[in-house]
Amino acid sequence: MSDARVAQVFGGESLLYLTDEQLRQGIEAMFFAYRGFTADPDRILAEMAYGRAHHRAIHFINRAPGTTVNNLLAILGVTKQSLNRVLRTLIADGLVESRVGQLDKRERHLFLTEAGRALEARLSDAQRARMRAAYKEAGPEAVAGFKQVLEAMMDPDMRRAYVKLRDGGA
Amino acid sequence: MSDARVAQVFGGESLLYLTDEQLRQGIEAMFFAYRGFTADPDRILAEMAYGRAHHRAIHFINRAPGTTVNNLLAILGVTKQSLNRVLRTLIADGLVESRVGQLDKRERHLFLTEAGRALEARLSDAQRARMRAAYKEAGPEAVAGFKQVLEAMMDPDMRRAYVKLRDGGA
DNA sequence: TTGGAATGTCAACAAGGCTGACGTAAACTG
DNA sequence: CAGTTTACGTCAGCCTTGTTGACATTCCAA
Repeated sequence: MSDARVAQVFGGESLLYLTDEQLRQGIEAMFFAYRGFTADPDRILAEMAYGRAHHRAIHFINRAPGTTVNNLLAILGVTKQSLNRVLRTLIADGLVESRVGQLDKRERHLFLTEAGRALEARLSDAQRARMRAAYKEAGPEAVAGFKQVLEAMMDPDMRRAYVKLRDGGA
Repeated sequence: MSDARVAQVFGGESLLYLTDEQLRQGIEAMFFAYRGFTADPDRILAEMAYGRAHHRAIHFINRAPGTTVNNLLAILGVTKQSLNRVLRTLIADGLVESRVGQLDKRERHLFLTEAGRALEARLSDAQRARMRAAYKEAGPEAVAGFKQVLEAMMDPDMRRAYVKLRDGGA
């Protein structure tokens, strides 16, 4: 599999961008960038007794208010026990509200409270500020490519969830 | 900060790609894509008693053979205690070799053994296969943009480390 | 020779994943 | 209506991987 030998021209199209070296660069870029991506919210969360798991829950509840626990489970890709631990503290702290379903009373629908929305905004602002700076520096064409590659990298299930949120969203 | 109002034209240049909605999409794309990014190696690592931390150590030791512990510490962004726990098991299992420095005998230089290189290749092949598929699907221009945005997202220190690895590499 | 740097190690702790088991209420199904 | 399935919550225990703090060793350098 180790090949700069792939660095050839096939049917008139250069495949130089598919060399192992280029792929490795992408892998390391993902690693370092993800650290930056989470750094700002992490700092804010550290002030409180919260972690990344709380951030993720808050993000997606804000994104799809009224979502059910099962729904959130699928999107976050964790077990209900893991999620429950996080939700319990968020509900206890008055950031999230859990309402029994009207149609199906087994379901719990999740909403952010006023305080929850405030924290969400704070975390979100910090993360967006970094994204905005990166977007600005790279320019619109780069941003389009950025999203294309990321989308192609997702597992099919997650890709469907992502597209649904993106297109069905707000 | 919440504004689709930024969606305007400034000096003839569209800033539509900087709306909060676009930024949020990027944030969610990073989240979902990172899950895919780590999924394949995670499966392999789960077979053994290893985790992501082991993978990261193995990756960067392979990438810069003979690197010192301090060096690795800085790149990985963890404490020496955390790294040491991981290194200890890798050395005990015969995947990593630690050699006392010649110039500075306080330093330990880290190398992969034959077995270490074998595991590295296995993990790396899995991760590259996904990257390669994503690159292929998105095309070369998209890949260029992908890297630009990721690089702009890094903390300055990490960006320097990334560029150094990229340019000084192999 | 002494101070500081690099490394290693022990202990304790926390977050946040996981599995397994169990309980309850509601909804569905034959 | 009886039985099964679904959605959710919770308890208990385990693992990885991060953290601090304390302390020993080794060795370079002033």
